[in-house]
Amino acid sequence: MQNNPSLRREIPEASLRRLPIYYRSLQGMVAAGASRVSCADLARVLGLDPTQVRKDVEMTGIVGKPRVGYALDELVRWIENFLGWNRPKDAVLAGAGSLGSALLGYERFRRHGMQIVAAFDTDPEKIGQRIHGREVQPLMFLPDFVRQHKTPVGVIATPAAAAQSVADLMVSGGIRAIWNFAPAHIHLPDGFILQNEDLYHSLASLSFKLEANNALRR
Amino acid sequence: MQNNPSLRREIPEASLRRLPIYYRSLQGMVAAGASRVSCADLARVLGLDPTQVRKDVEMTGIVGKPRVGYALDELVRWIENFLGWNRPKDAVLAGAGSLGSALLGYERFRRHGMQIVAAFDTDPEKIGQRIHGREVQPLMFLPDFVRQHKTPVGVIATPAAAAQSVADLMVSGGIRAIWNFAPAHIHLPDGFILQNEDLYHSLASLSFKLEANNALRR
DNA sequence: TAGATTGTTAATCGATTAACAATC
DNA sequence: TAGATTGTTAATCGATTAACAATC
Repeated sequence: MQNNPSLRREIPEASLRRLPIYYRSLQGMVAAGASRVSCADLARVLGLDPTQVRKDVEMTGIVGKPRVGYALDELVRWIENFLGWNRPKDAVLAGAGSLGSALLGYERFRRHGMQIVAAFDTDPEKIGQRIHGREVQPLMFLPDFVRQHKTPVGVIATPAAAAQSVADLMVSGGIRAIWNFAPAHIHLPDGFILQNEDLYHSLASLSFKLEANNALRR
Repeated sequence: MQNNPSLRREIPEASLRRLPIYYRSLQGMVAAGASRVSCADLARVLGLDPTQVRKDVEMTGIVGKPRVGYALDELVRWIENFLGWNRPKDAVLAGAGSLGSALLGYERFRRHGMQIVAAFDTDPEKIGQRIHGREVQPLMFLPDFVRQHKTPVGVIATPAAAAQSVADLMVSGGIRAIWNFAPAHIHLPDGFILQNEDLYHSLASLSFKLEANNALRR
């Protein structure tokens, strides 16, 4: 598994986002006692195009056997290794509101490449509270914490108005990737990784499709 | 604004997801006292390609003035109307855990095309509780509720294991669109709208990019 | 008028899908 | 061996980007 080919080639975002779907389905097959799987199997179960599944699977670098497929447990491990899910990165959370608290409770993040090790907020009511085992610290402590612990990931779950300044704070501490749940457009310097999780983007798509659907019914 | 052209043409998902970005930026400009805007302005502020912004804006059906641009308040209203954000749809929520509760608290959904009018759960501890003004009802009541109120949208914030059966329940009641926050692959009959909000998809992308980033630094 | 911006048509780019050879 | 499946190369499709004409 050395010499990961993925790091050289260009990997489509859409493919990356499909891997967890395969991963979950494969785990279900493992639980069901299967030991081998083909891309055709996966595609059938998930209702996807077999060629697309094969392309996605190949990008992990795994080599299969014609006529046989892949060893199930091996494919699971190749996906984990490809995505880095077996090497969890530390993350800090900014914003300990209802969404932030929910994120702090997601222990399964750890098995998917990320663990939130500290939480920060500006609200005096929240500072000092323990949420899912982590004490909320003053936001101003965030850059030092990140610097000392070399934390690579920052999660933003603050109100939109605070998002950019919090991102700047994270960058100043040396964070390398930001997972942004605030409904705000954030600018980062070149080379930083930004993943937006903006619910209003989805709401736009959902709402529009409902309208179109309504129009069809008239 | 009658005769919405969007309902005839094919609208790219990516364009739909960019409109909220413009929308927010435009509202900021309104607040700053501006009255006109060009696509070039928007593109500059957001760091996007001007041609792309123009294409996206045009798809709302608004007609601009060469050399002038668009009236700011008019463009805002065209986007709202195009997305249906000025005609909020009712939604029911299944799963009143930490994430579900957070979603119940998002009052701004209403101005973005959706309002959650009822919450359902199977946990006896939760049933009867009021969360952000809505009483949690037994999940088994969901289909009747949806049928009686002709609720078009279902939001799933249950554990993954329950997601498919909850979706089936929603469909049986006559729901037309599902917004799925559970980390599970859901199958719906043809013609139903499905919007997945799977955090593990994002985590795959984020984690992979960090790995690639690590590799570059070595 | 001059020139910036819209609106539209064409070119490019990348992802998806199809075709087919290799192989166990 | 026969045939299913992988691995790879080519074709298609759609979105993004570029070019340019229309217009206020």
